[in-house]
Formats: sequence, C-alpha cells, structure tokens
Amino acid sequence: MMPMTTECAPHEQADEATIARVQQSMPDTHTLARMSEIFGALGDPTRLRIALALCRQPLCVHDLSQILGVSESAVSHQLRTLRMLRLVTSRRAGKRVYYSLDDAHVYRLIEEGLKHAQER
Amino acid sequence: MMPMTTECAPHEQADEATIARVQQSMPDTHTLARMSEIFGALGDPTRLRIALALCRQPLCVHDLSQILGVSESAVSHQLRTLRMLRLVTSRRAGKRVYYSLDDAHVYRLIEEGLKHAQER
DNA sequence: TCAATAGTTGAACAACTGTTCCAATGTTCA
DNA sequence: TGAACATTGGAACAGTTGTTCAACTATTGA
Repeated sequence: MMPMTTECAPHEQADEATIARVQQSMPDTHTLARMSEIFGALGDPTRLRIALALCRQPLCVHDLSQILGVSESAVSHQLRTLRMLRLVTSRRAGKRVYYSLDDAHVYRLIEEGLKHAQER
Repeated sequence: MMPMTTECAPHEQADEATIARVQQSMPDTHTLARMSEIFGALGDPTRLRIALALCRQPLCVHDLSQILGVSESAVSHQLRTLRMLRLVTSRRAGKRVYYSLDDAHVYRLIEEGLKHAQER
C-alpha cells in the first residue's frame, strides 16, 4: 500500500512519535529551571569549592575566605547565591555567621559529581 | 602558661588547624576543574534538556532540535560541549549522527539533580 | 559610647557564554 | 555527478556573570 501523496517526508513517520514521547518524559518547566540553577551554581569553581568545604563542616565567611584564598566579599556574594537556591543554610553565632549544606541531597549530588570527575 | 606576646590574635588558634584540615580534604585542582565543568555543562537549560532527552534514548541532532524547539546549529554547538566533556558519545548512521549519554555515571548525576529539584 | 571585627550590599567592569547567521563538510540517492 | 539532507565550524553579537571596591549594617568588648 502506497500513500496518496508522492512527496516523500523529510523524515520517517517514526520520528514524530519519538519526539512526542521524549517531550512528554521531560520534567516540567519549573523543575527544569531549578535543576539547571542547582547545576549552574555548582558549576562555578568558587561556589563548588565552598560547597566542598561545607561537606566537611560548617564554616564562617572568614574561614571560607582563608580556605579558598578569596576575598570575604566574594565569598559572601557566592554564599548569597547558594542560600537563595537553598543549597546552604546559615546561623549566626556572635559576630560570625556559620554556613552549612542545606541537607543530605546536596551532599549526595556533590559526591556523585566527584565520582564522575575522578573516573578515567 | 601565657604566651609572650600580649597582642591577641584576631582569631582563635583552632581556626588555623580547621583551615588546614579542610584545605587538605579538598580534591586536587584537576578534579575540581573537571567537577565544575561537568556541573557547569548541566547548568545551561539547553544542555540539561539535551541530557535529559538522551536519558530516554539516543537521538540525532535533528530530533533534538525538534524536541527542544531550538535550531539545529544551537543543538550541535551544545552537543560539542557535552562531547568534549565526555558526557555524551556520538555514532554516525548514514546522514544522521546519534548521540547518547556516555555512561551510567552521567545518568545517576542527572537523577540526583532531578531528585533534589523536585523536593519541597 | 567608641573602636574593632564580621559580614552584607550595590555599582561597575571585564570576562565569559549561548545563540544566530552563514559557509563548509559529509552522506545518501537518483 | 548533482541535488538534497544532516551536521559542523567560525565569527559576531547580546546577554549573563564573577570579582572588586567602597560603603554600610551588625555584634562584641572596653
């Protein structure tokens, strides 16, 4: 059985179904935006190093500044980003403000990234 | 026993040890760079969507272009980035070039990111 | 209260990045 | 071979982003 039209489609019929199927399997816009924000946040070397340091223990801005060799202002700016994305939490102790990873999820995400980076 | 100097240190003695300990626990420069490159790659919405689509099945540039609603050139450019970071692999089939996730590590990393993004 | 320490904020600037456009390459089929 | 399709490559442009600098708030202790 031949189709009525003689123009051949630029693509096989199967692709349309494939496209629809894959499209439907994609996360919703909000989740997608949040995912890329999280990955993007850890994509900056300074923020990643902050997160890695906080994997060990809670630290204040001054300590992080010393550990990374970056100005306190720069650290504070990056912590703001991480805080807004709920990757870290803060608590004040006198003059100092101590930051920690928000939850175990962040820890596991970093662990997974580390594993991938170390292979090969 | 009191120290000879009367000037008080701007920080407690403990912090220096803390700084050294955390610094030593940090991954080496190369691993760190690779980690941030990987996270950064998934931090771009287009590249993340490409990776998510490839979580389902291998796809060619044309299909990805349709699925994401982005020009083929843009898709190709982003695939180049993902390929250079070894997050995806390609194989030619006739005119088409099919891309897939490089390995299970990438899949798990995306899974972990998705889980984190969906909570709360 | 004042001085010192700790942290935050906003503006500005340079550096980076993603998309577009167009040309070039590679592949198939007639 | 020539035409059409699929992908890649480079240049250029706009938009984003990370750091710096300086000013500002907050806390402690004298």
